[in-house]
Formats: sequence, structure tokens, C-alpha cells
Amino acid sequence: MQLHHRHDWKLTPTEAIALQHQLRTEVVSDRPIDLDGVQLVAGVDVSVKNEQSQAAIVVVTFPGFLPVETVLAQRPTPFPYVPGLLSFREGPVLEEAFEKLKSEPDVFLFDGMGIAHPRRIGIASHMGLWLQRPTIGCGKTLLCGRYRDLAEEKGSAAPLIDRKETIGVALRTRTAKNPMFISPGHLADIPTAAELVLRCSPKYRLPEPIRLAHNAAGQFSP
DNA sequence: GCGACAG
DNA sequence: ATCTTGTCGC
Repeated sequence: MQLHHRHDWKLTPTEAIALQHQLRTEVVSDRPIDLDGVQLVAGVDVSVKNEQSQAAIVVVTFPGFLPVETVLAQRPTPFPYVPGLLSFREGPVLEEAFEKLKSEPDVFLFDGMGIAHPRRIGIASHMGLWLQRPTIGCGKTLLCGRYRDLAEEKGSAAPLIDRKETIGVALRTRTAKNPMFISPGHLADIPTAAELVLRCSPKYRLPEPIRLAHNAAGQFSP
């Protein structure tokens, strides 16, 4: 895949935050995804083991979720985990994986936040600027913001709000299970992002593309 | 100053 | 994220 907006990774935390403030102005989070036109969806995830990060991108058909391409990439883990700066820890290895990708997914699902981030530029938004394709953030736990209690039934949702701003949605992808926190990455909006994630979660709490990517990323070569 | 804190 | 067996429940 062609990548744009690439930048140096050798940044101090302070510089990384400054870059986020600069890049956030480029993020488009109010554009509906053309759901009827989605044919390929990619799941993206990174696993860490012994100081090594392995990224996995699994592209599946939609609907159907049949894998059509899987790419892996490995690199030494460069940055310790710092809340709010996840993209700087996983970005380098993801960049390598994206370059190997031959197919062109209509949407990318990330394990982590989109604009539901203190500076509105979580990993899904940041990587979206590179990919220049719709991206969606799918977090398993909250980074920031609050939401009202939501019904137990699958499909129930509640707006995720931070500083009076709606930044995403708490979405129940499985009845009686903890909700997922969905937010637009880039070139997407909240309603269509939530709808696509729901359609990508036919059986488990995690969207199918992300589950597959998670499994692939956790498979380290001996 | 005191908490909160994706993966 | 990762360390890890069995176990409760549909």
C-alpha cells in the first residue's frame, strides 16, 4: 500500500505530543463510510514478546470473513507503552506491514482508539493519515471519555463523551458482555463506524478481522 | 495538586 | 500487552 504523511519515529514523548497536535487537524471524522460498497475489510493488531513486536494485517471478504491476504512484520519494540502515545510504539512495525500489503481494503479496523483519544488522534486516526483510506478504532477498554449505562442486548450503544464532545460510542457487540469502544479513525464517522463493527462481529465480542489479526500477530516464528 | 490512563 | 489452569455456565 502507498503510505502518505510518513514522518520520523525518533521522537521524544514531548515531540510526539506536539506532532499529534499538528496531525489532528488533518483527520476527517465526519465522513460516512459507504457501507454498501465495502467488499474487503482489514484487521490490524500488534503483539509483543521478548522485546519484539509483530504486526499482523488480515484482509477478509465482507461479508463472509474469508481471509484473502495476511501479512506479518517484525521489529524490535522501540518505545515503552505510554497512554496516549500507542501509535509511536506500534507505528514502526505497522509501517513495515502496510508496505507488504498487496490488496486494497475498503476499511481498516484497529485494536485501539481512533478520535476517542485525549488529543483526538489515536492509532487508528494516525495510521489512517498514512493509508488515506477509512479506518476505525476498536478499543476493548476506555482511554478517555464517559458514557451512560447501556442495555445488555447486542447492538445497544451509548455516546462516548469527553469535554462535552461526542468522540465515539460504547457498543455492545455481544449480549451481556462488556462493550467495545468505537470511534472513527480517519475518513469515517461515528454512526457508520459503529454499524460496520457490529456487522463484523457475528459471533464474538471482537470484530472478526481483529480476532484473526490478533491470532496471527501472536504466532511468533521460532 | 490529584486521579486516569488504548495496548 | 503479558504472565497462566482450571472452571463455571450456556
